Amino acid sequence: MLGVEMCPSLALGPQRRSDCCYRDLVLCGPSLADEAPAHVLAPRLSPDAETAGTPQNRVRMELENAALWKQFSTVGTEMIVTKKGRRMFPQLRVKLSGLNPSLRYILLLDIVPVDSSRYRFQDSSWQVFGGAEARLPDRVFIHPDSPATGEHWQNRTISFHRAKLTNNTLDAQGYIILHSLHRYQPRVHVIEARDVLMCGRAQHSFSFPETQFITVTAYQNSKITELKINSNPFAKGFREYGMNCKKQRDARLKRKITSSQEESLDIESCDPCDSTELLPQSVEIPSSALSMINTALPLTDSGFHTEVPSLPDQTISDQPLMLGQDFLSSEIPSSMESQQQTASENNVNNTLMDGSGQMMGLSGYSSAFPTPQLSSSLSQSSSIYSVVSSTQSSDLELPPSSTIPSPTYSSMPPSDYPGVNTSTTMPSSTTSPPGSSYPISPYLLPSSSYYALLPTDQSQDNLSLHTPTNPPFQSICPSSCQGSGLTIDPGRNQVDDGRLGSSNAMTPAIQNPTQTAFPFPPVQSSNDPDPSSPPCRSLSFPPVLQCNPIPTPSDPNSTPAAFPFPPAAQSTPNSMMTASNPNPTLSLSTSGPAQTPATGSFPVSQSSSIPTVPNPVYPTTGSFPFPSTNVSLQGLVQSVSNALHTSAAYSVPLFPAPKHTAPAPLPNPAHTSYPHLLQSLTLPSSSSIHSIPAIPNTIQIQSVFTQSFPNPSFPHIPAQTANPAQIPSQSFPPIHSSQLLSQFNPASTHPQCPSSSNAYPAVARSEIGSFSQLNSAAPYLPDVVLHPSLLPSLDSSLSSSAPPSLYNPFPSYSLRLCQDPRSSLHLPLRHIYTQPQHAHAQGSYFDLGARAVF
DNA sequence: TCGTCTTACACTTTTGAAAGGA
DNA sequence: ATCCTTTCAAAAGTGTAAGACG
Repeated sequence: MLGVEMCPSLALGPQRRSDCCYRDLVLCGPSLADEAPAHVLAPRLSPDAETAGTPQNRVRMELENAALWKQFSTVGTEMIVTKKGRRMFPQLRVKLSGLNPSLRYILLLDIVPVDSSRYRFQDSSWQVFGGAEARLPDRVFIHPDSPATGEHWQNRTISFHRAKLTNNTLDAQGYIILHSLHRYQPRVHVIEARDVLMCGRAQHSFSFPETQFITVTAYQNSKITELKINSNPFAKGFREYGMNCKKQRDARLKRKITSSQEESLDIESCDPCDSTELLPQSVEIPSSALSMINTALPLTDSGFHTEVPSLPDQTISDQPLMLGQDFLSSEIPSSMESQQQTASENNVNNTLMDGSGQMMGLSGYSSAFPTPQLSSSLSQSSSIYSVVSSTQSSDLELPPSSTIPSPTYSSMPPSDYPGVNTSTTMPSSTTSPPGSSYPISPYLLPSSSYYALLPTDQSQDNLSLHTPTNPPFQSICPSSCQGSGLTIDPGRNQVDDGRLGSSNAMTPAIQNPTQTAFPFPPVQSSNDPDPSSPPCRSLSFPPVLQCNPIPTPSDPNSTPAAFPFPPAAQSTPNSMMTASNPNPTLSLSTSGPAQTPATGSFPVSQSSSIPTVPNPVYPTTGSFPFPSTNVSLQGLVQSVSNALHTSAAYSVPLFPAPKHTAPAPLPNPAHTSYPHLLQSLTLPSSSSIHSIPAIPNTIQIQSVFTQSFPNPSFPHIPAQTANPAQIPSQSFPPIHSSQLLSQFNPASTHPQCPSSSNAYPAVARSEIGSFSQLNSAAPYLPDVVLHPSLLPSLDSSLSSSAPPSLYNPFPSYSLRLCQDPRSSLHLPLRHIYTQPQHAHAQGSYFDLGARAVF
């Protein structure tokens, strides 16, 4: 059977070049597009591309109800989490194109932390308030139709509405477990069924910045409540003239009171007819009101399908959201108009379906948002793409920069998002566009840094923070990786440094975007005039991807390294930042002290941002229309799990940078601690890849971030930075390569066995200790299931390809699929993965965490 | 006292089984 | 006997408010 581990991030292992046939094209979105010129990418990608080849292979995903999501994101999307599980609204509805009609694919939904901060709604805006709680077991929602043919997926709208969110850490239903008051990014992963069985090949991850949300147990922002009521059919009763509206409820309450009084006074006189229920409905609603309903609430009534359009129309056009106004005005402007958007979206979708080369999402999205143009032609496309494809091949596929629509995304976030402000603080030259949450900070972009970044990101993302998972990534680096992956690669380190620097830069930018996403008050200020400038850069990772690094399967040795650590990904969103992030630790350990420092230096936000950075390495298809999403590719993960992982890190910044109301309680231990880890661990450069990139020069990073990304908007970042002192001393227990290896060891790592226990890898503890923020709660370390066969391939791929890893926007969140040698290839996932506990009538949930469901 | 979370409530939509008809 | 449509009840999904908890 197949063991699927869910790493927070889906990390699809790098594909073998030879394997690229189908997957090829995952456009890397952002990364490529942003900065790297198409031509640049092409070469790197070419190998894969050749195999992958056909344009058909370009996998693209479009967020069907993007307009609705945008509306929510402008206000600051909130998602209710309950113990019993709550569905998401808006629901994730996407359209896929570019799949091979005859191949079977599995669609997964996972939700990863955007950063390592906890938020609080104060002063009508979301502000960072402390560090994130320990990461929870990674769970993935498998679309009920999985596995299904490409034709199946492409012929319909794919909805993940059955996925449920819970804050019950002991949830036995298999729902996706999230912490309240944390910011998350949903990601959709498209995996070839055979890949899963065969250790994953073509895997594509998509994330849409506008789908970021903050989890709550009760709505904090009245605007969101209003939007939900107006757009969610189940909440019709709460609409103005609904039977459960305030008037009705008040009336009922009065009746109850009066009835109770009457009863108390004269019980005998009571008449059943007087029941509170009866009165309200019939009496309460005036006929006039009823008549008005049609006109007033047409949209809402329309139902889900109409949702998007309707909402925008009503809410936005008619009643612009206070919070989001700025955002809307600046970014979404006219185009954003609900109707137009919807129309545009539809059109876009159609086009996508048609298979037009253009990216659907982008066009639609971009239109709404003023595009900050990416400096590089490529960037645009990339920016657009939130998706990170694991597949390496994607490169070739990518449409020329020219063809790629200007990055729509960039425009959005930046100006609107509070985060922008931070950007403003940034150095003018490098500064990412103010608003640009998307836009990657220039820093990131720098070509030099760029490569480094990629690796790092990936490594981080892929690797679970805690775990040594990084090693796998290391594998990416040929030399380093080969060994256990633990071996340090000097060369790598250097590269990493550069990467780190870039990555760092990236992160900040990303963060900003995220912040920008939230219209909250803070946001507006930040807007950069130039959308074009910085944001784009960040995206540029392209190169990364480069598929280069595709590891050759041959290396057995490498395999171990290749294994991503247990998905370390910790709960903490920011790989980078986190000190808290387990991932960082990993990377650190591997890379070397230098890296660690870097990590340490990064503000939390950075880390978050990092993830956002699309993985340059794996240019997935860039089909993402969503600009904001810079999905960071988690190609690295791939290597690790072989299977897929995607990292879809996107940069979405929907959330405005939260203001730091209070310093995170937990300092980022990561920063300080990392160094130790790294040192202690003699991880190969590869490891460095993860972290390293991030880590580069702490000093550099710090400077970069601080300067460029001072983001005020990102509260958490500042907080972290501010908190450095807070950062717990981390004494990182040195992680020995052997330990890491052990983790990699398939046997140990196998989900079924150790995994459960592994959910919180021992390593993690050490890491935890190191990460002050997370310390309180030990970061969750996903178990990594390693498959022997997979490891080698990963290593080789990684090493060869080049940039080992990208910074995933979401560090350490890679989806790890582990294949069990014994698994049968032919079984449908739904059967294969049936989890007694997790089995859900409506959908399948996998517990990525070590507890293997499979 | 405050912030957060849980629970119950009333309403709506969705779902699936049963009944009826062609 | 099979298939399709309609009906109905149960289940599930909503936000709200009150209360509990730390």
